[in-house]
Amino acid sequence: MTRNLRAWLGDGPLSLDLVDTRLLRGTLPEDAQAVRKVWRRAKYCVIERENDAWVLHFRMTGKVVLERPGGKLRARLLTLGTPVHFLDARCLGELVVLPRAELKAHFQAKHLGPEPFPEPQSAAWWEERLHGLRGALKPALMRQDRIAGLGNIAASEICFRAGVDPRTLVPQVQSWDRIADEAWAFLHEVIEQESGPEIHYVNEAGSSNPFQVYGRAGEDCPRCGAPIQRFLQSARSTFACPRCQGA
DNA sequence: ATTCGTGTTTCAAA
DNA sequence: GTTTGAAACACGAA
Repeated sequence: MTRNLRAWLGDGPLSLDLVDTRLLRGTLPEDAQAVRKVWRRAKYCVIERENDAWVLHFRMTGKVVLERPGGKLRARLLTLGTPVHFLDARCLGELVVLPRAELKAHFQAKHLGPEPFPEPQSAAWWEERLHGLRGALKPALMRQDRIAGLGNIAASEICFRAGVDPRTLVPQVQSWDRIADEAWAFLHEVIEQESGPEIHYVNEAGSSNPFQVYGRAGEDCPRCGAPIQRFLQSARSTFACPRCQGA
C-alpha cells in the first residue's frame, strides 16, 4: 500500500477529504501542500508534505484503493489526479496528522524494533532480537518492540515454513536459521503476491486464501497432508501442522 | 437471537 | 520485566 500511495500521490499538492471524523487524530491538515516523501515503518505508512506528516495505520480492515470503493469510505486523499480512497470496514484504522518536526519523536515514543525487511537478517539477529523473552515463539514474533512489522498471519506462516511449533518457548528455539530464511521469504512472497491496485484481505467476500496454514483449520497440510490445527495463543488464532511442526 | 471471531495496538493489571 | 486481557469498531457466521 505504501508503494501504491507513492505512485498514486506523486509529488504534487495533496489535500484531505475526511468522510469519517473518527479516522483523524490531530487537527485537520491544511489543503494542498506538496508531497515530499512516502515511506513505511513497521505497519505505519507515512506521507510527508511540506510542513506536516500524515501517519496512516490500517489496523485489521483498512486499505487504500484507487478504484470506486465497494467498502466503507472513511477519507479521500485528493491530488491533481485520481483521488485515493481510504476504506475501512471496522474503522479501527487511523490517520494521524502532526508537524513534520514531531515525526521523529512520534515514532520514538512507539518503541518499535528494527525491520526484518527488505534487508534480510541473520539467524543471530533473530535470536538476539527475541533474547530474554521466555514465552512462546509465535507471540514473541509479533512483539513490535522487538521486531517491527510482523502480525498474526506472518507469525503463523513463518513458524510453519520454518517447521517450528509456534508454542516452543523462545529459549528452547533451535532453528533460528530456518526462521531467518523463511521470514524473509514469506515477506518477499506475500508482498509480491499482494502487489497490484488493491489489497485483498482473507476474510473479505470472494477473496481467496493465499496462505499455507493461516485460516486453514481442518484442511490438509500442503507438505504432509495432516489436518491443520487451530488454537489460541495470547487470544490470537494460531494455525499449525501437527506433524511438520510437531504441534 | 446472542455470541464469536476478526491481516492491530495500547493500556492496565496479573 | 514479562505476559495476559480488554477495549476501540462493525458485521458475517455460528
